[in-house]
Amino acid sequence: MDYVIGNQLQPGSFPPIDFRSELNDEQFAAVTAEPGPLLILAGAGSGKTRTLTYRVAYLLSKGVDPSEILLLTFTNKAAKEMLQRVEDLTGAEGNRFWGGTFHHIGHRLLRSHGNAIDLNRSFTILDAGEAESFLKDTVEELDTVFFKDKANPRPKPLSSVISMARNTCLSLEETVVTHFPQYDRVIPRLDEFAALYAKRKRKHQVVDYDDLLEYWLRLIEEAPEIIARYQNRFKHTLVDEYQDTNTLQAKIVDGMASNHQIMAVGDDAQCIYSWRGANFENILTFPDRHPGTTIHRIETNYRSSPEILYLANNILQNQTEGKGFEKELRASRPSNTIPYLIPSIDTREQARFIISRLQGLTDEGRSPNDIAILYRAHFQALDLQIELSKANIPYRITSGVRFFEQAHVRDIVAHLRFVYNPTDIMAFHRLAILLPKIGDKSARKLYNLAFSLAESEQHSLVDAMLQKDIIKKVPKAAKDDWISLMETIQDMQASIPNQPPDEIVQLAIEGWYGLYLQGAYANYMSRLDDLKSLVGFAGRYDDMQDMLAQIILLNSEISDRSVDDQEPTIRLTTVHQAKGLEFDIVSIIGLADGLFPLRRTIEEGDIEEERRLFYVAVTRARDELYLLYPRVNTKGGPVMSLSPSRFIQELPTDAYETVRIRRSYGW
DNA sequence: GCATACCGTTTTTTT
DNA sequence: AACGGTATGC
Repeated sequence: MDYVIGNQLQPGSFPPIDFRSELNDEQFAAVTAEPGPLLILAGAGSGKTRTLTYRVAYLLSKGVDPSEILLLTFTNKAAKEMLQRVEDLTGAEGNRFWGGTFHHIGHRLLRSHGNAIDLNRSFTILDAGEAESFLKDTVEELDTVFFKDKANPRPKPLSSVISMARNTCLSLEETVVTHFPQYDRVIPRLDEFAALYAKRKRKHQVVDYDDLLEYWLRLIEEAPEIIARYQNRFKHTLVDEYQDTNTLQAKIVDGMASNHQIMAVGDDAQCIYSWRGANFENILTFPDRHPGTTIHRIETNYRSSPEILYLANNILQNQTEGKGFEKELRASRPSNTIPYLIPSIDTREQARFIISRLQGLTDEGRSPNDIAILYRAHFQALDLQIELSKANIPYRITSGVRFFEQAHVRDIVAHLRFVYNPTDIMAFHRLAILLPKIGDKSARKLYNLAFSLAESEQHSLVDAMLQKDIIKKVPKAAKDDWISLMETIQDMQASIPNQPPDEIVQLAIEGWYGLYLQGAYANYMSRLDDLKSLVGFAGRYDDMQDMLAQIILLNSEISDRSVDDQEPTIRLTTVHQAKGLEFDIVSIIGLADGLFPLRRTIEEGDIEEERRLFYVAVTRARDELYLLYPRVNTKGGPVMSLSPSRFIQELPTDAYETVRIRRSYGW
């Protein structure tokens, strides 16, 4: 073994792990594999996370130091779960690893080394919506009438095109031709738009999500002396959900792990992020890019009943041929009930069936914690939420209004961003339009005026905002508010050197915004409570920039104020967010053609990813699986009748049993 | 020219 | 429910 020797774990601090007895043969082989490029093909429910976490534990037991391990995941949830499990297993605290999403790690590197590629250290991060309107402003700067022409893409699709190009490392032209042929008429304009977009971001010292990856790659390519330090340091790179990496991320992984000590774990059948540029070719060609790759297959399924696996395997049988690695999940658990297909009249009856079944399950002694309801898109949860609330059933939903996306929370975040980076025009804009008689246009005008005044008179931007010449231009109705807001900002800025982040947040709440909040919202008190918990959140950070990045990158935090953490609750979630999770009882709702798969994907002819998504959904279930669909769609426009999802129609009929609701009420 | 009220439309998935 | 577009009023 040529593992590099690091600090041994404290002997006796944690019980030694008996890898042989705690893992099956397949897992054991992967966990204890010799160093070198490793590709782990792990089917759903086969213990993928287990393998990855035991691998980390194994490395530590061989004397590898936590600081020598880089662990990349795709979502925040996965990162959190992984680090927690490593800690539970070995006692090595999560914060001793470099572990997190690609975007987090990118951010961390850029805060320290961005200056090597001309990125100012005080940059702030735009969220998706802000990036879109920033792009909109950019385009309008070049072409005031571009968006007037209805045939041109709106800012959001335009932003997707540019983002897709960056994530797939294709030219804009290639991207449009292959992914967005409907926009071919704007191809000649795109390079110009993208270039100015990049330039303006730089001017205002803001970055979008893609920048966190792109600048990281630039660091690898243009600052080799810096990256070499990390390449030497990270003896082992582990990548979870490798099938969901896009070209940009794959390049980053390859660039960081120049020693080829990579363990990539994934399952091409679960690639569900191609709309973000994910390319499961990455996993298929991994062995080509890393000569000497050892492939391990882990296919024994410990999660689901044979009946559920039979259905799942049949979903993959219907995949168009020729793609991906062959695979079949092997059941290991005893037989259980067959999956049920439940047609309902409409989404309301669908919701009511769920509720009646829910009561049956709790009567049988199931904890609500073990029950999940999955759907394709957030809006499908709406009826269900209404009915659940009526029935007084608490639920946890990983969607809807997320904590950090609520207006008042974002307003405070805008304060903070503006305080730390006054060039962050989007943050300023958000604050300015809160003032009476200041809208989009006035906000922009005032910003530009202050910006040039600051330049010519050598004031700071915030000081300039309070100069007579600027205040003169503020609409009369907004004048008092303007002054008060800017003074609050100054207070906050002045406190940066000697106050921790939570105190600064507190200043924002006590300042102008506190008064504004009272007037603006009827539920002032509950919103103020949110802001107080934001102060608490800030208390966990020493560095405000870290906290802000965390907030913007971590937008899946659940906001269930109504439910206290202790109470067991069922879970409502999109299939995407359910990936990597498992539940005893899973209901999938809206399984009608046009809803799952979505109409749009049918029209675009890209149905395979929807099928994989269905596969992901089904394989979340351990014991019982309920497949529901409404027979009519009463939402939006004329009532349309729906047929069951083509993914169900394709299945052999012995894979499920159809239940008629009328007979089954009161199960 | 700008703010705002009102109306109809439209929902993918996440960092 | 959130967004975008349009009409109206300042």
